[in-house]
Amino acid sequence: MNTTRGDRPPTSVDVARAAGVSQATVSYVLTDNPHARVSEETRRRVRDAAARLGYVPDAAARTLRTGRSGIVLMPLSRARVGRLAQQVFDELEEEFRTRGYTLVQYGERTLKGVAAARSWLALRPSAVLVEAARLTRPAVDLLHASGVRAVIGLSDQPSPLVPAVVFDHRALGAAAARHLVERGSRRLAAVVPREEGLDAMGRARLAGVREVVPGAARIDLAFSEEEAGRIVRAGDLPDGVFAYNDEYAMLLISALKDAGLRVPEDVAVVGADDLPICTLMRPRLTSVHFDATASPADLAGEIDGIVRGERPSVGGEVVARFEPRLVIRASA
Amino acid sequence: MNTTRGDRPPTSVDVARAAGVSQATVSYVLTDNPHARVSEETRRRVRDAAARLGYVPDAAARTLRTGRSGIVLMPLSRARVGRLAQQVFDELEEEFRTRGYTLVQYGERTLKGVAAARSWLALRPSAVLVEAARLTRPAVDLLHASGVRAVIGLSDQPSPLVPAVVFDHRALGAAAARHLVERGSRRLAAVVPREEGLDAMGRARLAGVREVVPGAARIDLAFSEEEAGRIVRAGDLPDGVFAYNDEYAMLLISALKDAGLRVPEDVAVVGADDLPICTLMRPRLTSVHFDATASPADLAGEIDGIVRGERPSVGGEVVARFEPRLVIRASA
DNA sequence: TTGTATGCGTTATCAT
DNA sequence: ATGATAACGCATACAA
Repeated sequence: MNTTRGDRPPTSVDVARAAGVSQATVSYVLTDNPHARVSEETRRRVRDAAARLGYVPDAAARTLRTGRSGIVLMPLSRARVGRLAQQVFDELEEEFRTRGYTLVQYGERTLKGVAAARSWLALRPSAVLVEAARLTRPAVDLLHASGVRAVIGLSDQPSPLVPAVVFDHRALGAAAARHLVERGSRRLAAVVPREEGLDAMGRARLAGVREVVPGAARIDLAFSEEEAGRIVRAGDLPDGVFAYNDEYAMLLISALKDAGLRVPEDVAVVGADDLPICTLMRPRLTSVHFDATASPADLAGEIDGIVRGERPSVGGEVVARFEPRLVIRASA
Repeated sequence: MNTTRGDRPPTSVDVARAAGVSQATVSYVLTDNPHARVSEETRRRVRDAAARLGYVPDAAARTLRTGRSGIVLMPLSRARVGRLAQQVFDELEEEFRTRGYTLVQYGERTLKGVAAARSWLALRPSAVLVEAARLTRPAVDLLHASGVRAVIGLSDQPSPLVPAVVFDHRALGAAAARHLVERGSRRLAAVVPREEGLDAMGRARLAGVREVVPGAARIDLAFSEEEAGRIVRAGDLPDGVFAYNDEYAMLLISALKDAGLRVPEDVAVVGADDLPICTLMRPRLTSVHFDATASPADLAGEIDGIVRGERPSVGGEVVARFEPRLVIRASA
């Protein structure tokens, strides 16, 4: 089968030998280098030989040579980003893969700024998608100088440093609050999860609630039945609560019902994320969903464009924005 | 700052210059090569210089040279593996990262056997964790011959080809069925999800149910309220249902309640995965949980051992086993 | 139109 | 105890 040494994967040299051309020609043909002119006949021979041998270019060699790998690095811990991103991630991974990139989730959480950038650079990624808060000007400069073409920030607002994917948590909180007020709630509260990583988003959403109802209370809550029960029994809950997300909503609602309170008559609750469980609860749960202005395919395309140098990478720009959309159900 | 060309990341040559030694010495020191004898004094100078320059070895160059990257490849789509693996993934990712590996989830689903192996080899991974069903003997041989040290199968039973992580879906179904029978159900059914990727696990779990109750019915169900309602209204449900997992259980229960049936009096339901929502439903949901015989840390350690050549990679072996544990709640 | 030659940054062999 | 040096596989400037 393999006409070469040992039994290692075939190299471009093997393909060249099999096709009766030089290694350079193989490289030209398989990378579709527009710079080089190769006859159709030769192209065919090369492609045939490559297919026959099952040739797949060595990613490491290509990276070493070009200074840039096909890796798109997402230094985020999955748990930290919530359900939404979990759904988006799979699609994004597929989009990048079909475009020849490898999306790598890299859960390291402690490093920031230049130190983080250095550790990311070990992989010579083509792009880095990371919380904007972890970036600094020197870090961004270092990344760019080191061959990273696209540095994309994830944030709840545009970033002056890099193009950003914006998750408008404030607007989400505000949308929930507006709905609660419209359906008659007088006093509001917003849940802020105690879980590390979720708390920042919780605070942003609370800020949004307070844009609408300045006096809205803050309920710090860990995801536990016991704590939810304690808070409900303390009895000072207002008549409208934005529960941070659907799971916290379900937690709160079950505690409310256990305490003999009626939902939504005594306390109205709004969740977020619009999980399937919303339609399975009785009454069904109203939820605020994040809608993206750009699909995962668009996002991957945009980043691909930046990497390929077709588009510039501009600070302050918004690559995609996630905006709240209210899904009203409780009344049903 | 950077005493070298342009502004690219410092190389070992830069470190050597800064430390006043040769590049080879840098390599020796930083890889702790036991083969080479370097004085403490020199080691210190090298490490200082490396730290000062923020030197991080280029992964591509190292891979090209050693023939093996630090990548642990998991060619699985996240959606396909269910909640369990989603939880495990984050921990596994962290474990591997602290050991110097990069866990890469690679959602490509179509390729199998040698073709799949070839595409995976582009990254020269140190280890591949993949559904055993996608492996063939030639594929495993090719991977091993190409430098992949650990090929680990994921399966519902030990694999003759490779060491396996076993998810005992049959036992899980059987445990659920046993519980239903014990609490008084006469006739049983098991839900098999229509969703592609979940159906195989569903069938394995159904087989487990039928080990206990041979005549148990099969309910094919997509995750939709409408379809669940239709099935419930058709009225031929038995008095005990294993719902495949907790989310399907919730779907089914809400349809049952809508139809005026009592749970568990008329129809008892058991879920799986033991999600937080189990304790939030009323009545609480009994669920079968997968418990691992080995923690993510153990698993990563085991694979690390194989990669480092300390342990052999043996077909038929079981690296870790996920066994069902019944969490009884409905009676509470 | 195709081939030759070079270097990317690292590891590891072999001299010194 | 340390330094020169040769690959690893690929992409590309340049020669033919």
